[in-house]
Amino acid sequence: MSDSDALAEKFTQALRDSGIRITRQRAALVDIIAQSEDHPDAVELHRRAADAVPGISLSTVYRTLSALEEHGVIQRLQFEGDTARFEHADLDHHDHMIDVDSGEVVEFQSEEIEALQDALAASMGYEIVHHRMELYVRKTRGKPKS
Amino acid sequence: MSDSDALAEKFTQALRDSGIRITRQRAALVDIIAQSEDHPDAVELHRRAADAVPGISLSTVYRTLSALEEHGVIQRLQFEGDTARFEHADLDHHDHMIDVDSGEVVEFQSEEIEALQDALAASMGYEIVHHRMELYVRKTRGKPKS
DNA sequence: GTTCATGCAAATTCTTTGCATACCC
DNA sequence: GGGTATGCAAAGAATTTGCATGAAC
Repeated sequence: MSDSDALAEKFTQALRDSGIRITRQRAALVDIIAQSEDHPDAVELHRRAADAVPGISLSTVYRTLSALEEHGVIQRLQFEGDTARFEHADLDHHDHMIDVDSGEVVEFQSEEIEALQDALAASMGYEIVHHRMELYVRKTRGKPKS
Repeated sequence: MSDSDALAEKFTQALRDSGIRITRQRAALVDIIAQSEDHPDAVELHRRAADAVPGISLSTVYRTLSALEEHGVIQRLQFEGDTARFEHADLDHHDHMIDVDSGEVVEFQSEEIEALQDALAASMGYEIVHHRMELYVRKTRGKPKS
């Protein structure tokens, strides 16, 4: 519990520092997002937020999500043929693997791949601002190939 | 010219084989897509198609694009905060680099990265169905760092 | 007390769909 | 000729926005 509390506290501080007001709605959303281990969309966040702040409107959720994204608190995800999903911006960058059968989302990271991306961009005269990598996968049948 | 003509022919054949009718609208769109070196969206394709088939409707463009995607003729791209864009499905898979300043899209490929992706997925018990990798980049200022 | 954020409803944007007519095979 | 594709207009889904009221600092 205190893990996500600390995260929420950190996010709140960042928002406060940037001068934006911490309303009940925003505080609730920050808490929910800090606690979330999944990748909810705006409607789902609205549903969850309504427990803490009955009557919160979906517009507020959308507006808050945009604000949180701008301030680096959350990451907006856009998987194929799906609505926008969100996750908190944690310390370590990671990418996503989506099981096309179950819809399950698995996070992963690969420093080797990131290094290659950087090298590749550099070789073409660019530097990477950010990137997106999604692997649409399926569980391997039987045992891993011998 | 004959290069994209050959491609268009190949696509048309694939469609014919799968039993879907080749109407004037579809033929025009296949031609346009085979010739396109950029990444147009549905509205832009509609504009281009209207030269060959005046009166073609945007719905038909959308419907045709879905059909072409289903039959493996085109690839649907979804860059950040942008509408869907399309490119023809060529032999060689590639990914995209988007210049965040100019909006320019550059294609690239990296067999090393793909190999790492495969290995990574396999190590987690998955096989890759397809993937998406987008690098949002900015031109390196001055000379490459010494 | 000001100013900024909220809620509501309406507007926007992109895309899909129902239906009568037209066209491909 | 038969059945699928088209055009039109309307519907849909996700997200954004204008405005009057309410809440944070």
